[in-house]
Amino acid sequence: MLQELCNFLAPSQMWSTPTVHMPQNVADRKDSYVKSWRPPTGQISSQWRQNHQLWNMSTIQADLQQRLAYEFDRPSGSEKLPPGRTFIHAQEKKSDDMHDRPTTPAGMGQIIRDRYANGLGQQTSMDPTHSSTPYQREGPNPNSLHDPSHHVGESDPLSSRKGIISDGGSTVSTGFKLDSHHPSILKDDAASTLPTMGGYTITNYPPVPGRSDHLRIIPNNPQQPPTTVPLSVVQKQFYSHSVIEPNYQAQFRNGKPRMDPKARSELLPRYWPRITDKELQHLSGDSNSVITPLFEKMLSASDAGRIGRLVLPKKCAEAYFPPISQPEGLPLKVQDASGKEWVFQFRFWPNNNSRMYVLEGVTPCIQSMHLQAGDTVSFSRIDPEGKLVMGFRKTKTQEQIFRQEEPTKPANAAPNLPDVNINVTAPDSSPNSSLVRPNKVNTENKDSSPVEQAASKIDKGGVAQKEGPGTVRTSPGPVKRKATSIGPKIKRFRIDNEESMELKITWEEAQELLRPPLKAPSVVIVDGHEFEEYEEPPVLGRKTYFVTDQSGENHQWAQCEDCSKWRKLPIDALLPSKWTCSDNKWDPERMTCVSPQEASMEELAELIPIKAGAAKKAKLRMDTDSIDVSDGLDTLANLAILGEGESLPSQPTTKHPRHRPGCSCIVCIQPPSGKGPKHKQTCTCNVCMTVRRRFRTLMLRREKRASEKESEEPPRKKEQGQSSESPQDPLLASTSPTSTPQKVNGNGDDAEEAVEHSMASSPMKNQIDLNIQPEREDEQSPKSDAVGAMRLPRENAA
DNA sequence: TTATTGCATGGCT
DNA sequence: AAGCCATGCAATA
Repeated sequence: MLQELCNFLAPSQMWSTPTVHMPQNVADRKDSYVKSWRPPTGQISSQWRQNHQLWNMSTIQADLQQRLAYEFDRPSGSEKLPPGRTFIHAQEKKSDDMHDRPTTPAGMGQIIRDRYANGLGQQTSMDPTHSSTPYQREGPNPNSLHDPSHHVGESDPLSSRKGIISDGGSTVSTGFKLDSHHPSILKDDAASTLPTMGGYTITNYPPVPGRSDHLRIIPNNPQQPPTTVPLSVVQKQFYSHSVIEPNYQAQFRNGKPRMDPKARSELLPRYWPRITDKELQHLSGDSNSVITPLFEKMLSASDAGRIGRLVLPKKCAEAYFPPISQPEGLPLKVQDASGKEWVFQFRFWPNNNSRMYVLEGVTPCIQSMHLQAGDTVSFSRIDPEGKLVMGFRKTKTQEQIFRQEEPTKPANAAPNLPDVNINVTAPDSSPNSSLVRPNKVNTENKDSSPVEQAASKIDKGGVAQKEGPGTVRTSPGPVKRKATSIGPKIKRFRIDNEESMELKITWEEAQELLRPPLKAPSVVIVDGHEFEEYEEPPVLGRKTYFVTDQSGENHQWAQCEDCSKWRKLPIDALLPSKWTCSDNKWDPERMTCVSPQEASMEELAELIPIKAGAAKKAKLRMDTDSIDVSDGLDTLANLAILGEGESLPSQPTTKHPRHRPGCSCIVCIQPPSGKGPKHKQTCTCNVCMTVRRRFRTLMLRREKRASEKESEEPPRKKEQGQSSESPQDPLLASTSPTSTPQKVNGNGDDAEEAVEHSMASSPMKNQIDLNIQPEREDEQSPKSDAVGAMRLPRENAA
């Protein structure tokens, strides 16, 4: 294959195409070139057509290798790149001024070829689907040289596998967000183009002992020692990308890579075209033409304004529009989806030492499409004609964002097309957009989420566009300059919000909670690539601690959800989020909660990050039939309320064994002096709500266990239950019998109602007091934080 | 005066 | 920190 690749990329072949545009400065570009210029049909494409399969495979290999190589390339990585490696990473190699390097379409193609021609198989993309081919309409096309087998997810045996980790989630169709970030189930032994790299298996199943923030890199060559790579590094490759651009999955909804490879590698993600098959079909009509989406741009206020100038992203212009050397540029014909042809002046302004590209005369087009700021226009290329075709997508109104339950509908075509509603589609049509869906309708910006605010801006901006000729302002008079910038605001808000939703837990934190699905993976070997194929997405698992004992044996410790006893498990044990002693199939002697713990808490405290003091307390709790409400999901919930920027610290606080620095629970956030702001009983802040929620959970579990015990054992001293188990101590006010768990139905809602009722109906009694002093609380209650968070006001007054 | 044009500025990535 | 790009604005028509 390597040989084939080399042949394929033989310079003589590569440079023989007459249309090759030699590297040159922009200033040297001749506008006369434009006369014969056609949008880059891609010199690569023609070769690709002959070698698409090879190309595709090579690209996948290169992609996988590059990911690894990238890790190793970085100083933070624990491995260094083998000698001789000279990777060029698209993101690393910050795209310098395009003037100084091949900027023409052919030139860019050359860049890519160059990267392949060096024998390293390096492409700038990180995505296997980077090997995209121009979109081709559905249907038989005997003349087509496009083998559909290269279509990722369609018949590509590699990418059609569910659960295979793939950049951008392009091959992950589970809809489970985290899976596409999860690098742990990817195997790569593709070394044909990079022999020095060898093959590696990336895994964190099980996590690296003691290094939960690392991934294991296992060379497929058993003679090479495994090593680890910081997750934070991997995260950059697998996580951030997917988070920031989850929408890109939409590009592959039907398993087709459609955008031009250059777009992915050279353009900022916000310019990546998002276009569906249907839209493309509309654009291409009934011909056998091949459409390659090139880029898209969300219209700014300026773009959509009456000035009629559409600022083009520099790289897009230089990559896909004819090269121009004079500021005046040249007229450019662009066809819209209805077949109407528009002529814009494609030109540039000198700007600093660079250029600013604009399309002039777009007003009629914009108006005919009823576009406003915030809407998106896309540019595609139709081959073999080489025509530029323009699509558009209306942004969502606020109302539509809130009504996102309905599946979004693509639109990138003429408004007269039957299945295109110019008001329907959103910039964010990814399945992940639901993650940012506001859960309440709030028409005021005040207290609304960023997304809501963004939506509001869209709406207002859109209206403002129509308000008066020539004005794009959303408010009269001088406003802060960028305040009228609709487009970027939208993008920023959207991304920020996604991040805020996604990154409330860090990658490392999420990793700790992730377990592979219970169903064992099957190993699939495709063309020498070994993949572990998971049918299901990763699951949130119970947190365990990996330890190496004195004998050097590795194992892990997990805590039973019911009895809180710690159980020793094999190193490869994978626990679900709900795990109890009865699930301890590895140790039949300790398969029940009545079995004693194998090691004392003091011993355990030396092995796993629990404090000895806490260990004692935990032991006490166990003895007194206390409960531990922490599991993976609880942890996740805890993390979720931490807010941005908080990572899960590894060390417990001195106050609460189960709390970590940064914990924002009611106990931890209280200033030591107790002088902090008081929470009212009606407070609905995160902390208060969380406390209530936890309390409900607590009550539920207690109730459950109480009833279980009742059924198991003869009834015993119920009244005495107040000693250690009753929520009256120290949970609730003891003055109301209605607050005891015994009075609460097993139904969770009832439990919560009971709590809330007691809180609401009797402000002075039975209330959950959030205004407590942690130290005192800690002294007085060995219970869990959730328990300890609820106190009597009279105690607080002391 | 108004619209257009070309450039400059500065926020943001 | 460089460079992109949204848009302000002066010059011009």
